[in-house]
Amino acid sequence: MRNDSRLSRMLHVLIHMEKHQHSATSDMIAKMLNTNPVVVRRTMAGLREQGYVRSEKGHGGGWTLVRPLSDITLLDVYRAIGEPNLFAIGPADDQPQCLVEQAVNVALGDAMKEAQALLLRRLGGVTLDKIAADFEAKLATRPATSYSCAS
Amino acid sequence: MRNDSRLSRMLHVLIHMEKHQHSATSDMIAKMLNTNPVVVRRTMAGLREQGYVRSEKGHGGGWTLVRPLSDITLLDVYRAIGEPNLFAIGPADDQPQCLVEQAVNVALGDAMKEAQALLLRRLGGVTLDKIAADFEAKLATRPATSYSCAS
DNA sequence: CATCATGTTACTTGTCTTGTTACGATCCCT
DNA sequence: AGGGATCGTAACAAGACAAGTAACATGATG
Repeated sequence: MRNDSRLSRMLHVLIHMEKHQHSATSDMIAKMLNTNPVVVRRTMAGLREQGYVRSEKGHGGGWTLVRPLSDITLLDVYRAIGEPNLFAIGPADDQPQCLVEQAVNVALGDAMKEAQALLLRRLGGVTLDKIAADFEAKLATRPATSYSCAS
Repeated sequence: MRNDSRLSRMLHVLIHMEKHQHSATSDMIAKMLNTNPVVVRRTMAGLREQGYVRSEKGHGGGWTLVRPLSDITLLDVYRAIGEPNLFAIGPADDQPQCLVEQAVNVALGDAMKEAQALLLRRLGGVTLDKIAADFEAKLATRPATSYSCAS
């Protein structure tokens, strides 16, 4: 399986949305992500439910950012898209009553829990405006042409 | 996608192999893992190539443990099975030239690299005899019947 | 030589993200 | 009121990958 890119995509979108300020349609966002408007609506639904963005139907509708990037952490976005499985590996469930399998799964699970806690802690410690600032910093060191997929 | 359970399964097998000492056929191991002998051979191939187990064909053949459990870490086994992807999430690759996407992927990648480093460090710090000891400890607190899938 | 067991390839299955099509609902504009 | 823009949602196909399965070759033992 290829990696689930929804978290990365949503972060990408949210930062671009702040740059525009006016609403963006699913079609525009889809072009930005090199994908399909339905995929955009599907994934952004969670962000809407959590109150990070708002969607409006009809003429002139589209998606708008509701909260400032400084109020949104990577962890918030991860949760909003449904907290997909972080790990591609996991415990076996072949002989649940076997004490050896249990001991293996405990050892493996402990290590994974620690790694997951660290990852979530890191995601929770970074707000989107931090990433936007990184972007601005890199932009300053470059020619201003074709810096962004949405510009 | 369900989680990749090959690491857990191989740990399970190696510990059981030490308890038997005589060689185990792929069929026996398959029953132990509630799976199929071909899957066993496929997954154990990496362990053989790395010299942790040996396989012998023909009458009386099967798999035998070559090195003591105290010489094998969880990380060794992880590497032997081909270092499968640890994470189910990952960076997007939709607009590689977009500096925003790049900045997002850097932030995400940094957090994931840290979590991966921690996880691998933990796996490298645990040897299989430690898990076997955990198993023995738990066994001592239980009635001796049906403690193990291979007994 | 017959049997047992591994080695290997090819094909199928299950699951999950992603992509796509279709259709309904809502809102703006003329 | 009508028409087009836009989201919401359901249904389904595609692609990837672990896992399961079948078939057959290879090698070792007795």
